Amino acid sequence: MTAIPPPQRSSSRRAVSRRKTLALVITEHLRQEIVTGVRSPGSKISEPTIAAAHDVSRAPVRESLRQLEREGLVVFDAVGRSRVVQLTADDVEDICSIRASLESTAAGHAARRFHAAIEQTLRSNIAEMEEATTLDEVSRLDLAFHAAIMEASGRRRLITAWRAIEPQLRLWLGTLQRLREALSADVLAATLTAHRQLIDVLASGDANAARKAVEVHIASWVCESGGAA
Amino acid sequence: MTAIPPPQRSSSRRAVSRRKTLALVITEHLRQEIVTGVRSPGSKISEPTIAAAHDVSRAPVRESLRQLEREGLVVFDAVGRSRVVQLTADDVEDICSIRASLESTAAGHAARRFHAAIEQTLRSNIAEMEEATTLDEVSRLDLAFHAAIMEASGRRRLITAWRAIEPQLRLWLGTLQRLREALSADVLAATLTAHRQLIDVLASGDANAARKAVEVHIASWVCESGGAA
DNA sequence: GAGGATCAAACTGTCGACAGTTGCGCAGGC
DNA sequence: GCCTGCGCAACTGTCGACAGTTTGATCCTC
Repeated sequence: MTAIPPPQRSSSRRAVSRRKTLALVITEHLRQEIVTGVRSPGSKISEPTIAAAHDVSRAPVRESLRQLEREGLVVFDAVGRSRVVQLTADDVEDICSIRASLESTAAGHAARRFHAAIEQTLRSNIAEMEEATTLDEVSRLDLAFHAAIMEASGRRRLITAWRAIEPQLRLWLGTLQRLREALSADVLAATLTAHRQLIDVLASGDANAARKAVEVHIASWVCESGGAA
Repeated sequence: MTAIPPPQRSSSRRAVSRRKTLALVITEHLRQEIVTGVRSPGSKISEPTIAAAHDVSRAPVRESLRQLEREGLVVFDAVGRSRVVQLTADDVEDICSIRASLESTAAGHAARRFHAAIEQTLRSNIAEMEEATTLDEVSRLDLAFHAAIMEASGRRRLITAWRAIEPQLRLWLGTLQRLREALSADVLAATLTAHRQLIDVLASGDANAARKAVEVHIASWVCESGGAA
């Protein structure tokens, strides 16, 4: 549980809005802390504390927390206090089922408009994954692979919805990882094979087959241990 | 296009946090204006203007706009300017497909835990709809019926996701309504029949049948004119 | 020693202000 | 008349402050 030092900016204040708002920076930092488990599920989050840690006012912190609420990583109680979300087994199951719907729908669209650039992206992701040595790295690349398929669909709304649940997937994957640390060669090999097959199905242009393939892939890979959270 | 006067509170300021935050009030007001078309798709939204109209500072307005962004009714450009969303045909199609997934999944859960109280809620909704005389009223009750099924699933995450797209559905339904004003008796009758059948399927406890029935219902009813937006 | 009242610290919601940026209109040049 | 550049107005991001509320802890009473 290495503490993540907040990106300090005590000097060089007033470096306003270089296209990166403070709220964005804080959001990324908090998200990282949550999905890596530095902030444990259920722990309280205090606006003044975070503001002080980042040497900013509460305004951008508030905005960050609302953003993280949208991402499902933070929950607010009736009186406005915020905590890190505690995912239940039901939550995880729901998230996975939503994810499966979104990705399979997107895969259908992606198959219809598949082209070389997309294939290139996906294949280079596989190449990277072949070199990966840690479970963390594999998880990151796995999500990136699926994100690429979402992007390839070109469907704005599907992508938005997917992005809204992706952080929760990362949180859950992180939780799992902290239980079983090791990177199993079997799992890696299975993932690579499955991803290669997905590319082939997408390249075939068969939307129905693509939908089905993604649905099966997600059901088998990410969500088989849905009750573990 | 009747203008909706903002809930004034010039006097009796400092009536802080009676469980209803200003942000909440403003959010509801803006949402109403957007889904009813008072604010037309693509029109700019200025924080100071809205703040002045409600006689509040920009802080709660900012929070409202972020909330509406989450609901998909407001979009922000790269420099932070906000506008009312302009739904494309693709957007509507995506929203409908997401909705269908969410509701059919929820219906499966709802069928497994169906009980008298839920049936009561659904049947009284139908009773209300039988009395309805305007298209607006029917739409509202229709959404309420589906919301009740979502609630009946008891799945926190599914409900959250559904709530996140529901306002967009209302926006789109509102847009459609403003095109064809009249309430068709045929449509009303069809809806009532379909809803009664849904209750029966749910009451049977057959999760698979419930999922299927909801999927078919949504595909046929709300989204058949998906390209109309 | 247990229970309840009291008080202080901490926190949230909201406000008004300021600085930097963006966009638009107007004036001037071709 | 059309295009270009400048200046002003409006807007966003962020700040520090204040008021009311909630929480925890302390202290007093029984």
